Amino acid sequence: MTHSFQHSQPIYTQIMEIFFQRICRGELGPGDKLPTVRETAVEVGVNRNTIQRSYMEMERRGVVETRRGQGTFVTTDIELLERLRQELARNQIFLFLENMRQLGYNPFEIMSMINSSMQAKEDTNS
Amino acid sequence: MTHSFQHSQPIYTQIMEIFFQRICRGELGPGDKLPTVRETAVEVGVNRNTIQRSYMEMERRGVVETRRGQGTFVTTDIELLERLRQELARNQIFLFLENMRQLGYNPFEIMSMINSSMQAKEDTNS
Amino acid sequence: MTHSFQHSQPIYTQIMEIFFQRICRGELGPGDKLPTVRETAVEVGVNRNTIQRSYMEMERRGVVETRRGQGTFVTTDIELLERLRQELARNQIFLFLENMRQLGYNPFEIMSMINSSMQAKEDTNS
Amino acid sequence: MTHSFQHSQPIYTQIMEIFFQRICRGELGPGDKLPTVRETAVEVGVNRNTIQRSYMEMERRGVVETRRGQGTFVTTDIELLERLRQELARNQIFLFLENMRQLGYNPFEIMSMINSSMQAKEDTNS
DNA sequence: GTGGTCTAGACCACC
DNA sequence: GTGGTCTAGACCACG
Repeated sequence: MTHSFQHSQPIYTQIMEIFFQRICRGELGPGDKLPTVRETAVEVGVNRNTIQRSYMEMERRGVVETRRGQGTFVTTDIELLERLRQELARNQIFLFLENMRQLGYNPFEIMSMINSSMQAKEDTNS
Repeated sequence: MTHSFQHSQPIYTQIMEIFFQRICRGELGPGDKLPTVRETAVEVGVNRNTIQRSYMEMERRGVVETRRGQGTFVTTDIELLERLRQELARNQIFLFLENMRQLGYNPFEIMSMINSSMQAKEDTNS
Repeated sequence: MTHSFQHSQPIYTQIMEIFFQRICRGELGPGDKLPTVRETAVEVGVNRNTIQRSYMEMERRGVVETRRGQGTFVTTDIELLERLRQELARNQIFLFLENMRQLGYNPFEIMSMINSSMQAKEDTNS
Repeated sequence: MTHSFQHSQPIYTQIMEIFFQRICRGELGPGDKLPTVRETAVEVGVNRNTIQRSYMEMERRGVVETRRGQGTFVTTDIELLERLRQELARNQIFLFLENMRQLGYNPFEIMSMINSSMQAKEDTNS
């Protein structure tokens, strides 16, 4: 998997956000080991230092912990992970509302469209 | 503006979607002239043939019309544009709900979070 | 001024501490402009990136603010600077007490030696 | 252990002070044998002549005695060692008070901060 | 092996 | 000019 990155944002933050997604979706659970800096560098096709910086920034936020000579691990602080999940959700909502607004939808229309969309889904499931 | 494209999807469809966004947001109104294939090719930094294909596909869908020797123009069929707008909105909603589901949010939670998010916005505006 | 750095600690933290000292001693006041990254790099004889990291870390702590295209400035948040001053003082005290302890002095002896040392100073001044 | 030395002071005096510290801390007791000049030279990574000069200066002060063919030994003159210990302590105190003064602390504040710092330590130990 | 630091040199965005 | 990012490649400390 070689990723394509946006020009508008630093690569290291984009990589960080990819990991945040993986963690909040449960692909990486509390205490799980992240791939090594070198592995991730090869995987996404960027320099080791850039990955290093992503990991550093994640550690600064407390989302991961690094153990010298062993690797980098998702924190076991579940409350912090829950706060992260809420933050990502808020971001999703913000971007979504902004996109819808640009398409000319007002809050009321948005709510009703989501409602019908979710009901359609439920009908499919039942 | 040089764009970065996903590997998972053909570039020409991605370019098409960019134009759809611009049209539905009103940056390009009914009857407006699109930039020439040549201009767009330079702008996004891809081959002219790829842009050509995007324009062809948009014409096939009736969203734009090409007039020999004059250029490519957004359709004046307002109903069709309205249907396009709704389609984009449905896509936005679908992707949004999927992302939220992957973050572990159920429909009820999503609705309440959107609600409070929109109220916060209103409070800011008032 | 080319500095000599300890091997036991990263250079970028040592540079940060030098600036903290300068700030807390008043050589650099609130709102003052720090030398540019490039100037400091030449001054202390290390790579630009290393200085960059020092400045970054200082900004992360809120001690300085960087303005793109303008430079790096000491924060005007005086309370934060006061907390920094207290932190540096606590570090000084800790290291001092540890050194004295290793020289075999107990707290009581330390206090009395400081007392007489300070009185000697006063006598000199008066 | 390779040391990093200050440019502002001769290396041989800095090496001497390292030995003074070791002696006053009890790492080297009265009558103990110092490592050979050759060993120390390798240990700190400087020229043998520089180490030689440190040993000479220490002998001049009476802190060590060299016996031809046997090596260099810490003096057994305990009173002299005690005076050395007090000298080092006075230096520590002087540097400490100067640093604190530069941070803007007056003697009274310094005393009270040390007091509370030492009490905190006692509480930890008890 | 792991992560952490540092260098040299490049290009970018902002003002 | 300023700070910010990225690369390539080196060396280190820890386990």
